[in-house]
Amino acid sequence: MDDHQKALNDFLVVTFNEILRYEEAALKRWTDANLSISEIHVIEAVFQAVEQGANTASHIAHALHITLGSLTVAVNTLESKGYLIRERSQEDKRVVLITPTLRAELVNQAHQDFHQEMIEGLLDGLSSEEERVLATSLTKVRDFFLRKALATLE
Amino acid sequence: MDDHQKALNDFLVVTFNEILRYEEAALKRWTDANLSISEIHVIEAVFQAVEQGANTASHIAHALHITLGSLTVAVNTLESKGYLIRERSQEDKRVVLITPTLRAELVNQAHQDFHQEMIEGLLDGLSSEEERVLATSLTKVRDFFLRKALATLE
DNA sequence: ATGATTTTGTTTGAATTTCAAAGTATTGGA
DNA sequence: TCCAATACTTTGAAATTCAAACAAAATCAT
Repeated sequence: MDDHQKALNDFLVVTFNEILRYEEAALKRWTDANLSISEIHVIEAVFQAVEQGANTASHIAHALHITLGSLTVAVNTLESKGYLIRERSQEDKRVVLITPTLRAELVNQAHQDFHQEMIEGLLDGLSSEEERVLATSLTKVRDFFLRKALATLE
Repeated sequence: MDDHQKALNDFLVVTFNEILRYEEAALKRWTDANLSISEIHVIEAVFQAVEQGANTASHIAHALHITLGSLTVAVNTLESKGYLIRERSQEDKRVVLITPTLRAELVNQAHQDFHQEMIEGLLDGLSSEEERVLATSLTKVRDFFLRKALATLE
């Protein structure tokens, strides 16, 4: 491995986990302490699903890469905690539509604000040229993994 | 958010998890199906600890960001599965030294090979100049988060 | 020296997350 | 009409993790 490879590998191995841990800790501080990270992820996914006009249980479970059964369990508690609402679809009574409450809105907003701040602080340390190359490179990295993931089926 | 910010945010939110999932799936295929991802992480950490000449339970637990109790539980099963060996230190009989077996060596090698392949395939898509800037930028990103993590105590 | 404290690790009971399998209800096609 | 597929829920079990209580060894203070 040459130096560039080492830098990249170190990033993938070490920094990856650091960032995830940092984000989780920050989320815990900035949002309701009543929620675990997994629960915050579920709430986020519900918002994204609503934006896409596809806030069914199946769709959200698929987006989260968890089974429908797992989502049902998660939504049970999030509903009882007052973050989500379940309602049957009128067109197809098998379908359950999941909607965030106002309380969930606050959590989601805090998360978005956090991300905004994190990214600004992060790009602050880079020159304009570095910023440009980083953005395009990461896009390529993303595409590389998307192809890999597709090749591995799913 | 401008385009660069969007690209970076998208990477952190979406691609991050894609990569982790891909890596986990690949590890599952390439190594013993007898091991979970957490267990593979423990084995990796033991190897790194041995390299640093500090393969005590405390050190390994700290590196993994789990409690000593959690590590004890994990090592119990990994010892019974034949991947790790426990032995008391002679100098300080409170200390437990954890060592990988030959079987663990195979798992670790597979993981390293996987990383090597991943990084080569990844850098393949980038020009030499992009490669250089990406490496230095990611190092800056790493330092940014290390400072953040430090600021948040720990 | 010796008694108190710290360090190192283990055990145990509980919480969280997740899944597979079995079950219910609804839909849509043959 | 009836049967297969779809959408979801329930349930029991496994994995991961932690906090708290414990034990043993080392070190510190007097």
